[in-house]
Amino acid sequence: MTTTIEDVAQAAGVSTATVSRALRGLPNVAPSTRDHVRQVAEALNYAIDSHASRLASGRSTTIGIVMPLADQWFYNRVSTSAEAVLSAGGYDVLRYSIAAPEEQTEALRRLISGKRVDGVLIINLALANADVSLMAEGTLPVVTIETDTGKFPAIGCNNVAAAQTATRHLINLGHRQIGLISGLPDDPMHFAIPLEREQGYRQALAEHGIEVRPELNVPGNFSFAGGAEAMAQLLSIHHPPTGVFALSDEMAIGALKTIRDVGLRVPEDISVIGFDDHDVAAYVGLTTIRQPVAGYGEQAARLLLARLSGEKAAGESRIELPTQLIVRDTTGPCREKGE
Amino acid sequence: MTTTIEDVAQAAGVSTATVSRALRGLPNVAPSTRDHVRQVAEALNYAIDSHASRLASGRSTTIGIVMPLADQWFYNRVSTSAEAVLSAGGYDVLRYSIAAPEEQTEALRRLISGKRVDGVLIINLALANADVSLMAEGTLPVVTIETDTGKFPAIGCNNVAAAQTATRHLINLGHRQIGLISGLPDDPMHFAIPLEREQGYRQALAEHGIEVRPELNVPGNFSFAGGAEAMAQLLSIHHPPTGVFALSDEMAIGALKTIRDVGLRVPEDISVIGFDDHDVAAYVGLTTIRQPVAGYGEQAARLLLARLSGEKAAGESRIELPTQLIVRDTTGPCREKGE
DNA sequence: AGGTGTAATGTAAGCGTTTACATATTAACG
DNA sequence: CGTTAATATGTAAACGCTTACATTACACCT
Repeated sequence: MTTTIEDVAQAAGVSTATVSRALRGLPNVAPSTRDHVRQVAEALNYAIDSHASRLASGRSTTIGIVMPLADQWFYNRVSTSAEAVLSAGGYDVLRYSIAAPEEQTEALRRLISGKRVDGVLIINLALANADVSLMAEGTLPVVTIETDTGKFPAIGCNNVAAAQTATRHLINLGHRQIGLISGLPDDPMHFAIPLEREQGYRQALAEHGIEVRPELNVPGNFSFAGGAEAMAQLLSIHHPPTGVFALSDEMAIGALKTIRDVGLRVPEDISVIGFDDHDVAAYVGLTTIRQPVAGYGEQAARLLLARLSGEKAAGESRIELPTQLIVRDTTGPCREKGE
Repeated sequence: MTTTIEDVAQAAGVSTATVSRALRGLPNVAPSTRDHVRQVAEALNYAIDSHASRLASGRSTTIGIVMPLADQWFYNRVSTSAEAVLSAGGYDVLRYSIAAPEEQTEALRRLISGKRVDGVLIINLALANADVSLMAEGTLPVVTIETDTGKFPAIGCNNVAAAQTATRHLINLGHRQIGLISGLPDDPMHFAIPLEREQGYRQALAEHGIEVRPELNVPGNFSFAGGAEAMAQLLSIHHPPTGVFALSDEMAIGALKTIRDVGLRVPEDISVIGFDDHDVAAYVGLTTIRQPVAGYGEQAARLLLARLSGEKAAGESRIELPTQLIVRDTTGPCREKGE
């Protein structure tokens, strides 16, 4: 026996229309009426049935966030910061963590065709054409983070340039044998970021005329363990690298452990640079490329909010936020004599 | 111009009732009809309007997770693991991150009285009596994690005993001056966990007849920075501790940095033990108390799912999952001669 | 005083499903 | 072959809101 707007209307001695208006603070309600209705509603512990409301009004004040499995620091940080601003803007958020490409299409379908939400935020997903056109055909606002579609506003950083900066840092320190701990090539989610950063790595090598040794590029899972394993492999090759660029701080920290476990010192024997500026990075002294992770979420959320409040789509197809090299203790001059 | 069930019905040449039944796989639909309807729906790119469905059926296949601000590792890990099993069970999840006690009541209200969800998962919140009775008066299934209400099933660990184990570990290594990096006493969210762990710490000291020095108990924010600051304070007191128990791994890692920054060694000069077994703990060699963080989320979610599928509430008022002392490299024998 | 504009409220028609109930169809049986 | 019981489908009434439109009540002009 839950309370309906009808109950409140009766108790307050007004019509349901007035209750609806009073509760939502619409104009053309006498202040005295509004206050009275609100008091009655409060006393009855009434809350608007969001589903009925959405059905009648077409608005659900809910936005959907679709992203890869959220147990990585990066994704959680991005989505959490987005959630915070969306929540402050009066929206609820429905989070879909995607573990496989099929789930992705399914989730999008439910969100969009199912009219579950008023807007969608996509974080780092490789969207199939079908997915994109599904979203593009409606009027539903969509904003993406690190996801290029050519159709929706995208927030991110310049991964190529940032990776180039990271690699150059190592080169400038005299390193010539530079290992790369990259993403898994056969990842079913087809993430674009690892590829972009790999490209930056190669460009930096190329501009300094450094030969690319394929065995120096070892794939890893984007996790502490992934980095540790990849590093073990790098250590096992013939001419191991004197500097290593890991595509995430988690991987870099994993690599650090492997290096130290075999008795090598950082940065004296091997330099390591990561990517992200993970919360913990400063505490383990990790040199890294900082990207404004929370900023992605906040900006994207604000953009979405603007769209939802009727702002016309401007031409900002892609917003690139700045990255920054943060030098700490895990990189240093190359001690090895040039060949 | 979105597709409705009516459109599908017409296109398939059946009634909306049949479409509804066919799409949901209900019995009493001829297999041929079912297949046909499904094909038509697929072709029309039709998806059930979840809000209309909820309004008519009373079920929303959505569950709400209410928890403190999600940018801490622990909360994200718990909620993410819960989300994974809920999602696999066919439920969507609405996440509410609470930053202040007022938001908490507000969120609960919206969720419960607003009939937004079919069930609620509460993570580590101090519930006011009003909150509890709001939830208790309905029939909505509620499961809690590290939140004691006496009304709903609760998942967690024995924080007192676990903290006792941590402290004893230090004591067994010969430490007598044991610092505690605890929670902020004036936290508006009134978290219970820090208090419980503090109690374990005190009990361990007491059972060994060790005097409690109040200046050895310094509050900190549950973060890397919070631990670092608290440690600085511990280092500044007259007789600094030779062993430190930080109530979270993040704080412990922050403490580690402060210790090393002043030129002290771990564990030779100071031992540090944390709590959680954070992902990164193994990679920085942190001794800690492991708690099954993902397990909390999974168990709670499963319990909720069971309730939702009509299982009667059993008597499991509180389920305590085991914790475990994980000794790594940050704790060692006390070098200081006894007084 | 009659007319007009504005503010406050009420009436009732949807919104897109689900589902109890009614009906039509088919199979099974004596 | 008539009767009965399933089985398959249709009809239409909710579900609890929002909102276009209608109505009422005033205050302000002229």
